[in-house]
Amino acid sequence: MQETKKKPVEVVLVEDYKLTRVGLRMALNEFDEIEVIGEAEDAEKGIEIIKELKPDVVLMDLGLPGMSGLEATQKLQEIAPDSKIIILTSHGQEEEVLAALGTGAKAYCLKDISPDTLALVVKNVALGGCWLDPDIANYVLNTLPAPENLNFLSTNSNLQKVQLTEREIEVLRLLVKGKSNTEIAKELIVSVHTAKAHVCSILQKLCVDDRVQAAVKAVKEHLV
Amino acid sequence: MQETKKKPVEVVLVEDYKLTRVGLRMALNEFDEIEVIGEAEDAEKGIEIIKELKPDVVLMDLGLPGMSGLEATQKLQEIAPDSKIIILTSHGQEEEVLAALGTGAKAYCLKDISPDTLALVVKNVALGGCWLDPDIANYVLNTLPAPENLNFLSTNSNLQKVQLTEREIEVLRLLVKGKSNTEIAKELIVSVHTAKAHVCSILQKLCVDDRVQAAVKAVKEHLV
DNA sequence: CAAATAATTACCCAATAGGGTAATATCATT
DNA sequence: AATGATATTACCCTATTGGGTAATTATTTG
Repeated sequence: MQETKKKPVEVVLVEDYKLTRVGLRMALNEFDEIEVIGEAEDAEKGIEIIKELKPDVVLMDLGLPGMSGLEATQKLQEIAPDSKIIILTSHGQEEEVLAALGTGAKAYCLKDISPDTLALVVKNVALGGCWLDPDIANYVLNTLPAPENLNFLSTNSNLQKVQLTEREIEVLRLLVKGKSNTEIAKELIVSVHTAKAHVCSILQKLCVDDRVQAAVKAVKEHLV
Repeated sequence: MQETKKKPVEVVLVEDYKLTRVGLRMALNEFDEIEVIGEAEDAEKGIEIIKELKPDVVLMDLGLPGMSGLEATQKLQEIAPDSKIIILTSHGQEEEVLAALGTGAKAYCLKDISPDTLALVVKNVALGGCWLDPDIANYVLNTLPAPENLNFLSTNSNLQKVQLTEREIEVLRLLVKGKSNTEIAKELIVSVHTAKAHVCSILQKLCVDDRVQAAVKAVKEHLV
């Protein structure tokens, strides 16, 4: 079994550090089913050779000089829509992940990935799938649908979500905008005391010490 | 290379059709790195044996009699959070896909998947990743980000719009953590006056009115 | 050398934040 | 009728914030 006589998955590397590039090529070429057919040290050259070689898969570094890997990814959607793009980066900044996937990347790997795993990802993506690094998979999946939208299975077991009341969420939304308690009160047509009370309970429920932490938490965890 | 001496990935199958179950087991056991250690024909029994066996991966059918695979998936998040769940179904209904991924599933496969690919998915998911069937990957990815992330792209490529000094970034980092000026001063071993001065110039450079807005902007634009 | 930039310190002042406690009013559930 | 959760208001108090202006050092740049 698993005797794959198919032609190998053709890969192009776009990565500025020569050392990393060599490492990637050698690691991937260990696998019979994968063949690195081209390399580029920046996005412009990457786009050129991808346009020419039409690889099955592109390994794209995000931290490129000049045009970023994200921009290149976006451009490649039009130029070479059949080439699947795997983002390779050293850090998993949340918004960057979403931006990359939103622009058409099929996978997002951190650079400390093992060669074996990377090979799996390359083969997977070549088949049309999508792969997310363990460290960021949870985040992306969490941005999808909250259990509350799924009324057809609302057996309700959301224990990790902080339970803010409707009003508190309203207040939190304004707080994130940088409004003071006075402004919040004015906007909600209540007294300052009320606004303060809401903010206080928000701080307690979010287990934070001040409104800055509350705002940061709200943004990071998409509570608003 | 790729001589993996690691212990095999342990898999439990939850699938009502005996024929499919047998097929899955035989297909997966072809691979040395995968071992099917348990099977169940409905969700209740599935939960039982998963609680007991603590498999690395669960292959969960959605169309089960009684408790649905979705409900079971949700319950398993609490009972066996370390067991990664792969949804296996014959149709890719959009809402169902999102619901499954939202309740904690790590992968979503259609039943016409090839054994080779399924094996790849099982191994990938065991590593903590996420996998989506080609037919639905696009849909899920499309629900993610949208136009608003594109300005993040452009701001990123056109250099840093905001030019903060090294010191200011240090201060901003602490500010985002919710530190007060006093705490920031203490941490940086400077006077409170200095910390205040830095915060003030940060507010001006970021064009915001208060530290909450500064923190939110810093998080959203990855200035820290 | 001179100019610009960055980091540092200092003072004043009005406004705000956050903690504590507690009294109402409303509403749905029991 | 009673319970509990939520929203609302109020008061006290101290610490903190943000704005303004301005002086002193380094370090870098022209």
